[in-house]
Amino acid sequence: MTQMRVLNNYISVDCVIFGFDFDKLNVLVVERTLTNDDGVVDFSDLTLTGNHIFEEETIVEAADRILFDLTGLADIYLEQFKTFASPDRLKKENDRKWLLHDGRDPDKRIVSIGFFALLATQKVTLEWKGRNIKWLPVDEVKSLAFDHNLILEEALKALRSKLLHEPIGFELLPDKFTLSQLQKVYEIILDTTFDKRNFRKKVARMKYLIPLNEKQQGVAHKPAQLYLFSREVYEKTRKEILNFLV
Amino acid sequence: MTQMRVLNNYISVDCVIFGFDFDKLNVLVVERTLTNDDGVVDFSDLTLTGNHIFEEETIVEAADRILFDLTGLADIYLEQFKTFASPDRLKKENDRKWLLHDGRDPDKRIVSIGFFALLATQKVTLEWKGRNIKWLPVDEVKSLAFDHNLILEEALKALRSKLLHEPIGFELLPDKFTLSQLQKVYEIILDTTFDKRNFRKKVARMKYLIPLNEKQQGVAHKPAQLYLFSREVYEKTRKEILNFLV
DNA sequence: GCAAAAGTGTTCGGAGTACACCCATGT
DNA sequence: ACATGGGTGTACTCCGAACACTTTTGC
Repeated sequence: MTQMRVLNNYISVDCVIFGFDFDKLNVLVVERTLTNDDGVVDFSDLTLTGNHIFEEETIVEAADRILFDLTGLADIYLEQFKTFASPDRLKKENDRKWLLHDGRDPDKRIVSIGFFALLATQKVTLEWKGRNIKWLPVDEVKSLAFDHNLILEEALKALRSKLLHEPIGFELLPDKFTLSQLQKVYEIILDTTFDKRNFRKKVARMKYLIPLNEKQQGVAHKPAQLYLFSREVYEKTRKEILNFLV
Repeated sequence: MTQMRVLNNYISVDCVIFGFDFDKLNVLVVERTLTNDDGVVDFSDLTLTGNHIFEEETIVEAADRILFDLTGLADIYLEQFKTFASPDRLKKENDRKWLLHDGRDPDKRIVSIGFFALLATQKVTLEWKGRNIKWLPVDEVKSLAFDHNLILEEALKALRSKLLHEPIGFELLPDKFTLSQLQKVYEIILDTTFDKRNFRKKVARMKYLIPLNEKQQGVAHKPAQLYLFSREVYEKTRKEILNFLV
C-alpha cells in the first residue's frame, strides 16, 4: 500500500547547509549543468541544495529529507530563517533555460522557504548520488544560480544573529569538542577575535558546556580537554537578558 | 494603460498587526462570517489580517498593501518572521466551507508568509471597509480561523526575541514618547517588571533615544519629558554583543 | 491638599577587557 | 630540542540589581 508521492510544483525548500572544518565555514553546493539535446554543454554553475516539497509533506519534513538525501544524517541542527518569493527570482536567462529544459514553467511563481543547517564537515562523507556536490568555503562563493546568492547572504545574517544570542556554536563541531575549536567557530563566523582567557572565563559560566574526563589524542601539542553540550542543562538554566542597547 | 492585477492563488501573506495602547498589547483581527445562500449565518469567527499576493508583486509589497488597506498607514515597522505551509493548515471544517463558498479549492496547498507589524493603536482610526475589523487584546484571543492561533503565537515569540535584542520598543508608541511608556512596552510584552531607576540608567546609555525640549501636556501629574528615537544615531553607534550565555 | 506619576543616587557583586607566561605532547 | 597549541590569574572599569523619597501637575 505505498502511496504515490507527488511533488508540489510551486513550493520549494532551499537548504543552506553550513559545514565547519576547524578552519573555515563552508557551504554545500550542487553542480548544475545544462546539456543540450545534441550533447553539448550549454552552461554549468552551482546551486544551493533544495527541492520542491511533496504534497502531504510539511516543509520541515522536506528540509530534513533534503538534508538526509545529501548527507545521510538525521537530527542535524536546522532552522527556517526566511522565505523568498520575488517575482523575478528565477528569471535570469540560464535559470529560464534550466527550468524549461526540466519541463517546468519558468513564468510560474515559485516560493522557496529557506532553512539553514549546521554541522561539522567531517560528519559527512559526500558521495556521488547522480549529482556532483561539494563543500565550498563561504568566502569563495562566486555567482550562484537563481537567487541563491541572496539566500546565502540572508542565511549568513541569520546565522550570525543566532550565534550572538543563543548557544549554537558547537552545532558546527563534533559532539566532543575543545574550547579552542569553539572559540574558532565564533571568531570565524563573527569575523573577530577573542582573548583566550576571557573566552574561557565566559564558558566556565555556562553550566551546559560540560568538561569530560577525556582529552584529545594524537595531536602534536598538549592535548586539550574535551567538552560536551547538554541541552537539558541549557533548557533548565537559560534566562533571557534584556540587551537591546548600543 | 492600467494593468489588470491577478491574484496568485497559492501564495498568501498574513500580517499580525500589533497595536499598543499604553496599557496592553492588541492584535488586529477581522470578522469572518459565512452566510449561506438562504441568508442564514452558518458561523462567525475571527481571522488575522491577510491576503493573497498579486502576480508581479513582492511579498513585502503585499504586506505593505494589506497594512495600508486596513490602517491607511505606510512606513510602519514590518518584519517577515516565519512561513506556514502545513498540508492541513486550512482543513478544519469551517475553513473548508469558507474556502469552498469563496470559490477556492480547499485541497490546494496554500503557503502563507507571516509578517508582524508594530504600531501605536492611536495612530489608526479603524473604518468600516466592508469588513468588521477590530483591536483585540492579545491575552483575550480565543480560537481563530485557519492556523491563525499558531501564527499569532509564533509572531509573539518573534516579537519577544526581537525586543530583547534590538531597539524596537518605541515602534509601538507615538513618535514622541515618555520613558515610562517605553518601560511599560517592555514590561507588558516580556511579562516582567523593571526598576524605574535602573531602566532609566540603561536608557541614558542609549544615545539614540533623544530627550526633547518638550513635555507631556494635560496629564494629572508631573508632566514627563518626551523622547524621540533616532535611527541615524542608532546605526552609527550600534555594536553587536556576544551574549549567548546562560 | 491629595492623588498620580515623574524623577533622582548609592552600594554591592559580578562581568567585560586587557594583558604574559609556563605546560604537555609529537616529531 | 623545538614547534605547537593548551592552559592559567590579576587589576580595573562598567554594568546589573536592590532599594525610598521628593517634585510637579490637575482636580
